[in-house]
Formats: sequence, C-alpha cells, structure tokens
Amino acid sequence: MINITLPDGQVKSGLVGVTPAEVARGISNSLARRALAARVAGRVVDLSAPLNEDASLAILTFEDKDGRQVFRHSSAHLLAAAVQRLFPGTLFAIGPAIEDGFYYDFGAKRPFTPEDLAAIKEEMQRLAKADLPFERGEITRDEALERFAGQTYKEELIRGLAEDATISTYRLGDFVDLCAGPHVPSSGYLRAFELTSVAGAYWRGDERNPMLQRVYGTAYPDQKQLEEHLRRIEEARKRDHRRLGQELDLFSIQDEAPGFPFFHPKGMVLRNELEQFWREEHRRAGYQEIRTPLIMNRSLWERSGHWDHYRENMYFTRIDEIDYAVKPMNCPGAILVYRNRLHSYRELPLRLCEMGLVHRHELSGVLHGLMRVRAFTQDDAHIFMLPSRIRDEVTGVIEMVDRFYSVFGFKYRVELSTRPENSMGSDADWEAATTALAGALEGRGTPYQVNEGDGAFYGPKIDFHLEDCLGRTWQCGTIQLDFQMPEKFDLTYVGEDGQKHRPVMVHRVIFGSIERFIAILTEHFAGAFPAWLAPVQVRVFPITDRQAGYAEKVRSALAEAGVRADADLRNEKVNYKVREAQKAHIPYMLVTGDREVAAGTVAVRHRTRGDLGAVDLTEFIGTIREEIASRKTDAV
RNA sequence: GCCGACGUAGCUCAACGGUAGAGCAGCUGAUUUGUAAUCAGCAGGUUGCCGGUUCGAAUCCGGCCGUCGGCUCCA
Repeated sequence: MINITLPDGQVKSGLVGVTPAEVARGISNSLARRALAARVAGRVVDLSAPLNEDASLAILTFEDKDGRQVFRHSSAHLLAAAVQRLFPGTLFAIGPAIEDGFYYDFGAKRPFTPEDLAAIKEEMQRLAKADLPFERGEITRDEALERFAGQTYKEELIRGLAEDATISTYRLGDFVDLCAGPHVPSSGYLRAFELTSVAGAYWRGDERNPMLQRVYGTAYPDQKQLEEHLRRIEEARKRDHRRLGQELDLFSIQDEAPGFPFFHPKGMVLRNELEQFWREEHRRAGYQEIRTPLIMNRSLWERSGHWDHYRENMYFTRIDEIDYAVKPMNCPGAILVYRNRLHSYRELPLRLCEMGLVHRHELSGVLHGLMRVRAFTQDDAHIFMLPSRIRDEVTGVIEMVDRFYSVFGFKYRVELSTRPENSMGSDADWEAATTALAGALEGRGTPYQVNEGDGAFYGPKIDFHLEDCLGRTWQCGTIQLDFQMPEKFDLTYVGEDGQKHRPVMVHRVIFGSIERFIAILTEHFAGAFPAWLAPVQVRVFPITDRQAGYAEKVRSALAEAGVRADADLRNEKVNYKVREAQKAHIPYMLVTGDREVAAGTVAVRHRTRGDLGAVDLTEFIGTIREEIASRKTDAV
C-alpha cells in the first residue's frame, strides 16, 4: 500500500501501481470525467502513469494551467497526425502548447493553403471521433535515431538530448512522435478546436535555418468555450487601434513613410492631453524639462557606446562632409546638458525630463500600426544623483509610475531584468545596481519577477507591464540604472569635500512611447476615451434649423469654458445625428429643441448612460469641467 | 530582412482574359424632424508602381513598393 496526498491535504491509500485515473474515479465521477493529466510529486504525468510510492497527487483539468497545456499539446499531436495522413513525407519539427492554443512546425513540400487547413481540420475531426488512444513508449537513444531516421528535425532533437535521458514516444493512430508528454488519454478528449492560421517560422527561430510551415490552432474542451475564445479574438479585432485610428481619424500611416506615423487633428488632441498630464506630474515631482537635438555628431555615439552596441538600428546622415546620427535614444543629449556646466552635490538629484523623438530602424516585417514604428516619442527622464540616493530615487519613480497607470485604470506587473551577454561594465557595478533596484521594489512591497539576462547593455532595469481590459499585457514603463554613461562621459559633481565625484544615472520612461501608449489606450477603451482625453467632448445639435442659432451659442459657451465642443447643424434627423455621435464615441450629446431654447437648458445624452434629461447650461458646463479636470474614467 | 496572403472610388467590398460596379462617406435638392441611418439626384477610379504575355490585362507572368499574419514559446 502507498499513501497519496491530495491537494486539500487529504491522504488516500492505494495499491502500488494505482493510476491517477483510478484515484480520480475514487474521488468523484465528475472529476474523473474532466481529468486530463496529473501532477505527481510536482511532475506532470499521464493519467495512466502508475504510482509506485508515496506521493502528492493533483488531478489536472482544463482549469489548471498545466492541464490546459497538456490538452493543447495533445491537440498539436492530433494536428500532426492529420498532416501525416494527408501529406505523407512531411517532416515534423516541434508542436508545443502556447498561450491560447498550440502550433506545430512542419517541413512541408509546399506551403499550406487555407484549403489545406480546412482539409486538415476535417481529418483531425475524424481522428478525434475515432477516439484513438495516446500510447506512451520508451526507447533507447539508438532506437530513437533508427525510428526517426530521415526525420531530420527529430534526429537533431534526439542528438540534443542528454546521454542518459529517458526517450519517450507517443503514438496516436499511425502517427508516432518523439515526445516527453504527457498527453490526454485519447483523441476523443479533443472535441473543440480550430486551426487559426498558417505562417512561415524558422527552425529554432533562427533565420539562418530553413523556414518551416507553422500551423496555429486553438482547442477547448467544448464548443462553447471555443466560440467564446473566437468571440474574444473578434472583439480584439474590432478594437484594433489601426482600424479605430482610421475610423476615428486619429492618425494614418502612408506608403510614403512606412513606420513613421502621421498624427491627425484628433490624434493630436490625445497626444497633447497626455503630454499636459505628464508635464503637470513631472513639475510636481521636481523634474525640469529639456529638449535635445534629433541629429548629433557621430563621435558622440561612439563615445556613448551606441556605435558599437546599437548601430544596426540607427539612421545616419552627413552634413558638410561630417558624419551624424539621428538619435535612437535621448540619454547622450541629456548627458551633454548635464556636462554643460559644473554641478554641486547640493543640486542633486537633478531630474531632467524630455519628450524625446527617437528614430530606430526596425525590420520592415515587424512594423505594426503605432505599436511598432520607426520613429516615436519617449517620455524620457534622466536623473543624476549621489550613489547613496539610488534607492530613494527609484522608489520615487516607481510611485510615479503607479500614479500614472491608476489614472487610466490599468493594472500592471513588474519585472526586474539582469545583466545580458553583450554588455559593458564590471560585475561589481552590475551587482550593486541590480541590488539597488531590487531593494527599491522590496522596500515598497511591490511584487516582481526576475528576467535573467534581459537588461540593457549599460545596466539592469525594472519593466512595467500593464494589463488592458482584454487581459493583454504591454511593456510600457522602464527604469534603467546606469553606471556606464557617467563613466564614459566623465560626469562629475562637486561634493561636500570640494572634490569631484561620479554621479549615478537613471533612465526612465512611464508611457514608454506616446505613440504606443495611444495605441494601447485606443484598444483598451475601444475608442471611447474618457472625457478628458476625448478629441471631441461635447456635440451640440438642434432638432430643426430654428434652434441652430441657440445650438451655436451653446457650442461657443462650451468652447469659451475650455470644453472641446462642436455643433452638428446639418439638416438631418436627431436619430441620425445621435447615431453618428455615438459611433464617434463622443461622451456628451446636447440636444437643443424649442423647449431647451425657451428654458435656456440643454437636453443631455451621455454615450453610455443615455438620455439624462434637460439641464441648465451653466450647470452642465460646471459638471463636465469637473469631470475633465479630475481626469475621471467612465464607470464601466 | 525571411515565408505566406493581400493591394480595385475617402472607407468596406464586387467584377477574376472582352476596356470597372455596389453600399457607406461626399456634393446638390426636397424634407424641418425629440435621442443609433428621411428621400431623390450628381459626382467620384492611369484597378499600388514598372515591365512582359495577349487582338485584348484589374484579371496571367516577372520585378519593385506597401499592407496584413507569422518568424520568443523546444521532444
């Protein structure tokens, strides 16, 4: 007999060799039905894997992350099995579970077409219906090499395995795959799936390797959940900032300037509002704003290290036979400002902020609306300070980031990235810098996750990933500590002792890039920006031409009060004007008919709260000004 | 950059070897309207660009430009 400890602490005894499937049946029928795999002593295994000694056991269902992974991974095998039947001779690479589904990479004779995908899906459905078991086998390295002879990618994978590794295979019908597993018991478990796209992907993600055909899919335990997932994708598509940017006339990207966005009047309102908010907050937090040139001499970039570490992404130009570079970062400019005169320890920390327009060459294939561009504006700041002040300063920045994101209603996650390979500086400096950042986070009790080797070439960093209303995360804010630049540029301050000392520098952004932040806001709010950001805050419309004069008076009273208002005086029905204003997500519509003219009121309609009835004009102006000034977001 | 798909009126799309069509938007007129589309008329395109095949090309072929999806998830 062995003892099996369940997650709730309950201990069950069972015979040696009892399987998780049997244990699940002993607990409840419904659990047994939903069971996909099991976690035994921390390892995820098949439901049929026998238990031979005392262990902890958790039955995994689709509700568990690991259970989902197993489910999707099995779906990838089903996909591969179908491909093997329809396209004999295909080479198989890897087929893992991913965030919302799975993929499988194939070395196919020709690219798959959408028609192929439809046929593959049908074959998958047939194989699922046949309810074929997933059968595990264990073989030696030599047997594996023999079995997968000619499957070049599998051979490469086998050779990459440790000498003493257990090599397992899983069979599904005629398809046998090299696979660590585990898997669901049989293909009948895979009831609801969809193949979503096909794309080229390099073997092992390296562009020097052959290009494979990657088929993406998603899978759920039932049709309802699958449909819900597809609906979420459709919702994300509707919110796509490129689509809304066009519909709401915020910005455009033209063939004449790929990756370099054009901001239209309405998009500029967003930008300017964000910048104004940013300036208010920075002034309050003791920052001073600067502006540095877009183009600076090549020697500056050589000195900063960008020439060696960042040249690939930079643009160059020549002026009077001399080489210049277009700035990809703002720090060297800020450093020149600092170096322009002597600084006393008394004026530190010196916080210089800059809405800096940077240009970076990105591969043409990765450009994406405002999210990935070749020119963008960083809401940058460089803080020069005494080494002893690092923790306090970083804490201050973290608090500022928290304040910014909360205004928009974003939740966020924090990551700490450590020293990468291609980096400058001594181990001791890196160690000290990394410790200081971690200390600031811990001092505030901010939970964070460590990303080994993901820092910038000049120092470690803290990244802020904010989460939008669809649960997607975006890296926006970052705080980077830098001991290298002050050294390279021989920055100094005069200390209490009258001697020169080396300051420490922090680079940081909060929005990250204004362009990208606007894209994120657009998708987060689905174009319905809070009143303080809305390009048009109020639209006034008369019911008939008779009230046009009054409507115009209302409009100008609003404009006078600093509210962005326009008037729709066209000869159209109210329904029509309401519809247009709703589609444009204008927060407030003011209808002015004969009744309102007579009473000196406006009939207020809010885009989500609907008809709010007639209100005195001055009263309305008071409330909306308050809503704007407090930068409220709509209650959702 | 690489692989694949795509590029037709301002927008969304049709026509897929016989010299381009609809809806919306725009303009003009009628209608004077109370909370998500009033009606009618008009106008709008070197079919991304360059070249080729053909009696004839939006359509077929090649090159270029651009857009979209992917190129991090390790049996």
